[in-house]
Amino acid sequence: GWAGEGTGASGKNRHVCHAAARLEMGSLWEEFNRLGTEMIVTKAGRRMFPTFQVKLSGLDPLADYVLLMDFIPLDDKRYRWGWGNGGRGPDLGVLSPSLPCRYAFHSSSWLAAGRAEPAAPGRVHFHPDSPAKGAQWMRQIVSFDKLKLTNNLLDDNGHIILNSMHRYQPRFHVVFVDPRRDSERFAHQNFKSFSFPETQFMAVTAYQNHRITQLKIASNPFAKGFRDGDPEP
Amino acid sequence: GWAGEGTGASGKNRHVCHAAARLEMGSLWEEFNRLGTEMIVTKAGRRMFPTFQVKLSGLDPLADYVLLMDFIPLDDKRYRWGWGNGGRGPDLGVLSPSLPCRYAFHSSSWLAAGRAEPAAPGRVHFHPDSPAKGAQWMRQIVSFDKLKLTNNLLDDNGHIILNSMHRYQPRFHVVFVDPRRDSERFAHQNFKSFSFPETQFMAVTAYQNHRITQLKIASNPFAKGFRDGDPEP
DNA sequence: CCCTTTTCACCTAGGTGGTAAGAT
DNA sequence: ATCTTACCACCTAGGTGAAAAGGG
Repeated sequence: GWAGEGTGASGKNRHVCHAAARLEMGSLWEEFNRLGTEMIVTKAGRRMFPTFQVKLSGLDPLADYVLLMDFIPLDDKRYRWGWGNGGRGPDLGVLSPSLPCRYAFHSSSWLAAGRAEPAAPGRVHFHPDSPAKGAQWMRQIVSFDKLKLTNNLLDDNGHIILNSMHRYQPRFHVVFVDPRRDSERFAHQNFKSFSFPETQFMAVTAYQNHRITQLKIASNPFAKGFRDGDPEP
Repeated sequence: GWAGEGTGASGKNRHVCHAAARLEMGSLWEEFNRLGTEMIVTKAGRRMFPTFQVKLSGLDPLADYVLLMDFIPLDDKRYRWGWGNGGRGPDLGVLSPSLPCRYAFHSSSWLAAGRAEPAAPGRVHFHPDSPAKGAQWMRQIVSFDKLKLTNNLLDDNGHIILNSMHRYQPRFHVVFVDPRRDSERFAHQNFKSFSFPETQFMAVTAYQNHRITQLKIASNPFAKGFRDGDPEP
């Protein structure tokens, strides 16, 4: 899908106002999102799967850009996985309205369980090729496969710090590197942000929804060792 | 060791005139060089071992630099490995004066065998982190471990093209990215080059000197599978 | 005969979820 | 009971020289 910035196109520098980003592997993201995507967080840092990848267009080929990502809490709730009412049935009343729960009647599901932990320091992840020319960024798919998620509040590896059992929305930012002397004054005009709703996820230390586990195993090459049935290329 | 530019320090831009480069793993390079370093070239491209790595100093921390390497033919000769005169003894008369031949009396050695092949297109290898600030380059050792050597004249992977059985001198260049409009006019002032004689080598498709093979096996982690004796950490 | 190419077993390096133990 | 951690077997991905086959 395509995503625009929340603030509208007005008042943006001409180097970013036409920027557009198409999410790659959109159908895979949607398949996960229908089940309720979970992303593992570990002390050492864990990659995302699917990897966040975009195809860019509308940049100035000759201008310099920095690409980065950050992660926004989707609500102020903490979640837990289970039945929540002693096994008498799913308590749908406490489900977040936007949270997929297609299988709530067949198994456990996500339940709101109190207010969110205080937000960790809002780190950002710069794409390691930054800065680079617009032509370079548009030449091929931009992949954030070096990005890692951690639940270690004291992490000093520069990873993204998230709270487990909380929901997040990945955000992607294109920042024009303004060569003007007083470029700070135009900072608010020099970037454009993109949010793809199908990439939102629950941070977990271990998978809760078995269907998510199976889809990860089926689609992540590094998990091939856990596949049992005959493959379908 | 430390290496300066061949042309002297005069007439250089202030952003490069104090630049200095120290070769890392110098003792390992010298150990290879005493035996006569050989580097494998393949159609698909092969890394160098030892890897060319330098520690930089004297850059402007806030200025942009591009780092790159190229390879200069050391002479206009083609070489072959063997005795050269039917087994009656080494023909030292055809040995290049600068070529190590410590073991010429105990085994085969390198012999000049005609004029060099026409030089392949003189490609360069840009360090993939280029361009970057001087501070970034000086922060830690700069490693050219992505550089690959090939003997394929039609290579389209951007690898360095060399002729097998020819000798080469790696060269390292620090290029200041001049922000001035007419920077082309100052191009000759904006770079500084370094040559470390201990890094010269013979390009080969298969190792000729068994002592080189053994030293590669002993010192390259990827060749650990060929070690037999007990290790020395 | 000398050099090059291809294939291979054996490594390094690091990304998977499973599992059992640990923590709260 | 629920969540977290540490370790593991099993992968992907790719860098080694050995050995055999290929080419002039």
